[in-house]
Parts: sequence; C-alpha cells; structure tokens
Amino acid sequence: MKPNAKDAIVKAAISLFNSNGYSGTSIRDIASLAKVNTAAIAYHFHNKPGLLEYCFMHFFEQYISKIEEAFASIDRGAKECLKRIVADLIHYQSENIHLTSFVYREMSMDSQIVREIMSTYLLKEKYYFQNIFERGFEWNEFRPHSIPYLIIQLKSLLMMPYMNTQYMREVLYIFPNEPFFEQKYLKDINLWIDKTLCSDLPIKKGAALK
Amino acid sequence: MKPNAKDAIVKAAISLFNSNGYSGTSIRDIASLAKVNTAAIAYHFHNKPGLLEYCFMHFFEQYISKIEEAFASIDRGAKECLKRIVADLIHYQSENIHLTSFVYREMSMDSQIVREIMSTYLLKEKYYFQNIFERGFEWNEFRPHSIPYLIIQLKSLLMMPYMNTQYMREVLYIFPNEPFFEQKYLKDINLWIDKTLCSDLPIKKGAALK
Amino acid sequence: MKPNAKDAIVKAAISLFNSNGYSGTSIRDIASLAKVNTAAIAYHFHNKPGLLEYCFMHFFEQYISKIEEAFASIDRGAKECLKRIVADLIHYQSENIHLTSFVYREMSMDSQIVREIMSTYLLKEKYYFQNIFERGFEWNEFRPHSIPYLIIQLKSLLMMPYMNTQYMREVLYIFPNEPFFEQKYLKDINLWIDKTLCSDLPIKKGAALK
Amino acid sequence: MKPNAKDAIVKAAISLFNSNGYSGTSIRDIASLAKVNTAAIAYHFHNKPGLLEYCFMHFFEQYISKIEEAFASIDRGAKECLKRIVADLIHYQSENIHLTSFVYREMSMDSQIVREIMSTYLLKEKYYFQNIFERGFEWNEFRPHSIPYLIIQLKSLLMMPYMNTQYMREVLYIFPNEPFFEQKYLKDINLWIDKTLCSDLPIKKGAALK
DNA sequence: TATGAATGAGTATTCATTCAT
DNA sequence: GATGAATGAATACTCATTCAT
Repeated sequence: MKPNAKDAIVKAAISLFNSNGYSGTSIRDIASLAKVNTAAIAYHFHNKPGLLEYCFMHFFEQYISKIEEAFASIDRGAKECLKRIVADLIHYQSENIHLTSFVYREMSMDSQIVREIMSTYLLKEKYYFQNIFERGFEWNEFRPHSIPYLIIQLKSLLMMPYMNTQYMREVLYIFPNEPFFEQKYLKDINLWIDKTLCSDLPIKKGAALK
Repeated sequence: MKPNAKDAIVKAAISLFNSNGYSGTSIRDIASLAKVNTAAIAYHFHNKPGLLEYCFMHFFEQYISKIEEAFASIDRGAKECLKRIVADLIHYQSENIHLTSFVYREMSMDSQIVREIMSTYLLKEKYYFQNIFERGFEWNEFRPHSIPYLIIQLKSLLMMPYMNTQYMREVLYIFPNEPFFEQKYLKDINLWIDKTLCSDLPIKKGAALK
Repeated sequence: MKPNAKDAIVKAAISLFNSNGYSGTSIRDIASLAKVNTAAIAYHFHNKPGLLEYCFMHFFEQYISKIEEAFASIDRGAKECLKRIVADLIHYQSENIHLTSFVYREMSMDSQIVREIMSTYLLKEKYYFQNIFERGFEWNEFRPHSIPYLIIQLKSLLMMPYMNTQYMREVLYIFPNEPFFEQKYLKDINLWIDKTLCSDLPIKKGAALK
Repeated sequence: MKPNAKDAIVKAAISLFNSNGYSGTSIRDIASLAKVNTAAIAYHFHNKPGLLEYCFMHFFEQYISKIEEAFASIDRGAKECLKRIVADLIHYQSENIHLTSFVYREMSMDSQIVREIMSTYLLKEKYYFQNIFERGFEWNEFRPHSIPYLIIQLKSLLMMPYMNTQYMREVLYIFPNEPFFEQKYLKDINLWIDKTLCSDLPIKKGAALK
C-alpha cells in the first residue's frame, strides 16, 4: 500500500528530530507524519535508537565520501584541496539542512551511538584534515600552527550556520538554505583560509607544487 | 532540612540536561540527583519548562552583562573592545562549561521559550556587536564587510568548543575546561580578528583613535 | 525447504511453553527457535490457541490410549491392572517430560480449551479409574473408600514430579528424566497401592478373581 | 481517596493471576478490577515482577511460619508433629485457595524470582521435613525410607487439590474451599502417614520418646 | 516548606494476525 | 506452500503534575 514506507519514515523523522529533538519526538509523531503505522518503524529500524543510527549513518556516509573524493586532488595543492572540500561540504549541508542541523545537535549528546559514530567517521575526517594541514605546512602553503586548533576553527565555520539555523533566521535574518547564502558564506571561509590560515608566510622559496 | 534546595536542583538539572538533553531528562532524575522530592521542583520552578527558563535566564543574564561591561570601553577602540568582550565571554563559558553547552544546544530547538530568549538577549547581543563593527568600519579599524556574516564567524568561534565538548575531547583530545585551553584558544580568535577582520586595510589616513 | 516445519514448530513450542508458559511465549519466539516464518505457524495451526490445542491433544491422545490398553487387562485383577497403568503413565510422562510439565501447568488455567480437554479426556480417565476402583472393592482387593478421594491421591502421585521439575531439581536434587528415577518412584507408588489402598483388608475370603 | 489501594491491588492480582496466569494478566486488568490507576501499581510495587514477588513472599512467609510453629512441638513425637504441620498447612491453603493455586503454578516457571524463592523458603521447608523424618526414623516411628522420595509424596498430597482446583471441580466435583473437604482430605493424608509412612515397623522396642 | 500518594496522558515496544506475492 | 511487509491493538512502564497533609 505504502510505496516507500521506509523513506517516508526517514523524511518525517528528520523533520521532527530537527524541530523537537530526538528525545522530544515520539515514534507516534513520526508515524502519523509519515502516514505509517507505528509498528512499521519498529519493523524497518528495529527501535527508536535504530532510526537515529540510520539517520547518522545516512548523513556521515555521504559526508565522508565528499571529503574522500576531494582529498584525491591533494596533489594540486593543500589550499586548493581544502577549498574544494569546504565548498563540497557547505553545498552538501545546504542541500540537507534539516538533517545536518539535527545530526550536529544530537552529536553533542552523550550516548553509545554518538561515540561509535565519532570513532568511525569523525576520526576519519580528522585524519584527512590533519593530512591536508601537514602537506600545507610542508609545501609552505599554510602558516605553521597547532593542527587541532586549526580543526576547531575550520569545523566551527563549517558547522555554525547549520547548527543554529534558528538563530540565523530570527536574529540575523539569514536563511542558510538559500543558494545565495551558500556562495557568500563560502567566500568568507575562503577568506579565513587565505588570511588567517595562510597569512604571514615566510618568503615563498619556490613553493613545491607538483 | 535542605539548606539550599533550589541551588541543588539547578546544579543537578544543568548536569543532566547537559548529558541527556532537556527532553531526555526527567523531573525525577533531577530530583533524585539533587536529593530532593519531585514536588520540590514544582514548588520552586512551577514546572519543567520553568526550570529550563530559569537556566536560560541564569546563563544569558550574566552573558549579556559581560558584553555590556566590556562595551563601555568602546572609546578605547573597536578592536580593543571586541578583544575584551571575546576574552570575557570565553572565560565565562569556560567557567560554566556544562551550562553553556546545554544552553547552546537547547537554543537550537524550536520552542516558545527559545524564541523569547532570542528576542530578549540575542537581539541585544547583536545590537552590541553591530555597534562595535560599525565603529570599527568608521574608525578604519576593520575591513568593511557584511555585519551579519561577521557575526556568524565571530559567534561560531565563540560557541564551537562549548557546543561540541564531546567532539573536542574524543576526537581532538582537547579539554575546554582546562585553563591552558582558554588562553590558547583566545589567541586564535584574536588572530582571526587581526588577520581576517582587520587585514588589507586601505591606507590608514590618521585612524581616529582617541 | 523446511522438510518438517510442523514438527519443528511443535518441538520449539513445547520447549518454550514449558519454560515461559503459554502466555509468556510469543509466536515469534517459537518461529525463530524453529527457524520458520511466523506466518507458517498460522498456516499449520491457524492461530496461537490452535497450536496449544494441538499440544494438548497430542499429549492426551497418547495418555488415554495408554490407559485404555492397560485397562484391557482388568480381568487379571484390579490391583494388577492399576499397577500396570501407573507404570505405563509414569514411563510415558518421563519420556515426554517437557510436554507433560507444561500441559499439566496450563491445564490449571481457566479457558475454553481447557474445559473442552477436561470433558473429553479427563472424564474418560476418571471413568477408567472409577471402574478399576469399583472392581477392586468388589473383588475385595482394595479397602473401601471414597473414589474421588482415591483419585486425588493417585493423580497427585502421578503428576507431582512432572509438574514441579524445577522443585525436584533445585530443592530435592532429583531429576525425573533419569531412568533411575522412574523405577524408584514407581516402587513408591506401588507401595502406596499396597499399603494405603489395600491395607487392613478384611479376611480375604477367597479373593474372587474370575 | 482509596483507603487501601495496595491491598485492593493485591486482592485483584491474586484473583486474576489465578484464573489467567501471571503472563496472561495485564497491569491494566488488575488496575481496573482494583479500581485503581495503572500507575498506582508501579508506585506500590515498582513493576509487574515486583507485584509477583510480593505475592510470593506474602504466601511463603506465612507458609513457613506455620511449619516453624508446629515444628516446635517435635518433642511430642515426629508423627504427631508431622500431622500437626499437615493440618495447619491444609487449613492455611484452604483459607487462601486462590493465592495458593496461582503461587504453586507460577513456581513451576523458570525465572529469577522463582529461584530466589526456592532457595529462601523451600530449602527451609525441606530442612524441617528432613529433620522430622530423621527423628521419626531414629525414634522408630517411621519406616526407614529415602527422605527426598518421602518429601515428594508428602508435597504431592499437600499441593495437588490446590494446584488443580479446576480439575477437582469439573471432573471430581470436589470443592477444596469447603470446610468439609478440609477435614476429609486431612484424614486421607493421615492415613498415608499411618499406613505408608509408618507401616511394617519392626518390633517397637519401647518407642523412645523423651 | 516539604512530601508521599496518586493520576491520566504519554512513552516505546511487542503482539498475533493478515495478505499480496 | 511459504514469506516479507504491514497493521491495529495491546503491552508494561514513565511522565510531569497535583493535592492533601
């Protein structure tokens, strides 16, 4: 009868998790929004945490693959590569703004699933960023700096507009799902890369790009 | 019998809200952690949203007063003033890390209380930031730029380590409640102010500082 | 694919009904233990009560036929006949200990099925016992006594070790499925027959066996 | 409002557990029969197993105390003592026929609670019976025999009419809660004691009662 | 102030069963 | 014959809140 019950459930879940939080959303709310029987959720995702995990995986699988694809072009320069990653991630997040928003929020909770996701996906992400920064230092593209502290800043810029869409809308009157925003904000992050990450480089003694 | 039941409740609430979220925490959990009868919470805070509102107000009252105090020294220069605000806020957040963490997370939810807090405190904060940036442009301290987009970046740097303590700890191995972190991270934000916010200034034609 | 799905289901059902009770066992538990689809149970037994009824019938059909076979030898003496019945039933119960255990327990519940089984099989059993006792009185083999009260005692001795296997194992350290137990316990019941059922017989004036 | 909610719950629970079994009875059935809110059950007994445990303890506390009281008179002879225990237990069970019935049935299930009850109460009961039998052998009152096997028979006679009240009523037309039954059945058990337990005693060489 | 008892609405989950394939 | 998907009703339990004491 339902052509795509599973997809309908996920879509409803993302929407409700985003506005009310995971704990603040009931299985029945999701089921009624997806026009599906509550038992169907148990059938497809075993239980509520299972549905959450599915959303997490759904998000991070694509997230990481964006990074991996862009990372392949590391040989064209660390800065170039980083900018491409940033552009891809911003685009991905803008396209999946509700999912991104709720995943980021829920990742700040203390649970078994979160720890698993972190050690699976976020350590991998860290590995790529670390690699890029190290290449950047080596090839004299980036000003030497503590890598973890650079990651904090980079991640903060990547996450902020998608974690706090409410604030963006109601205080700053900026809507992160508009295409206009994507382009403009990207420029700002690139400015951070150019100015804060790369500034005050010592004499460029023939920067060793392949 | 309880010497300071109200404080005990707030302390327990902050701790539990922080690790399990507001919806994920029950009145009884709080009561049992605070070693207080459940009805005592209703007595002191009327109901569960009342307790949440109290935490929000508790946080933002102090938060805004930090900004206001520092803003009084705007005449010594916009950059100087901004740096002092940043320093004070970072310190305040580090001192109240659990409260900060849970407040920021819960502020991303969609509720009546959140909207009220936003229009009360965050619009006020925006007003001060706006003022500082405008003065900075006027006095030729800051490179001209869209103010909302500057606020995004500034806020992102201010909030990130306190919204994602889990990530900080488990992926980056950085603990935002250590005094060492506060100093080091502050330097990084100042670097952003110096390099990204102020860089490429046109000829300083007698920058009008007092 | 399943060579003997029906048997596998019954076997699994007996095992689970025995340890968790009928109500405490779910169709899905049975299906997964029998490695069968849940719908297969509905196919073979119509519904859950149908499966229970099948187990009851399976047990009592054989149970009654044991009695009937032995009863045929009534002419060789009531006592002789009774001893043979007891021996056959004890042996049958020992061989089907799990089924016996759960059937006896479930028969103490108040349901439509139970009442049907009782009026079909247990009234028949009573008829045979009654007959034997009457012959025993007539032929001066048994001490005259109220038949229903004799049946209580006889049934209690027959059922006890199989209804309370848990107690037998954990308190008395006796395992009713060991062949040793069967022989020893049988001797005890025969002792009851000899001493309590037959004791203090008036002068045996030529015990009238045909 | 409810003068004795707890008692009302227990009374309703005993009635329903008796006719439908523990698993076959829902919290809501009990609550509605006791005219109490379902949450009141959780409040008084924590959860469903907690209510079951309370019933078990309620039964066995009194059960064991009956034995202990009667056991105090062991010096007046093992047989005398045993007869008094049997009389007291039969009376206690007749007075609490529904509780007895369901407790005995549920004790045959495999669960944590049952194992705990067994090792607490039934091992104690065994200890007393063992003691009585040993004294009986020593003082030449009982025919020497395996103690566990004697316990089986004794327990079977004690339990049977109360475990199978349905069978008693519908097949034998005997109602174990009638005062008449109690007296008549007690006589039968005493007969078993006199005939099967004590029969064929060797020459009573001045039976050594203290 | 403070609390033990109680409540009604809510929670996630499991149930036996059905049905199109 | 056999099965994966789906369902409505029921499950035990937890929730925030109220109220008499």
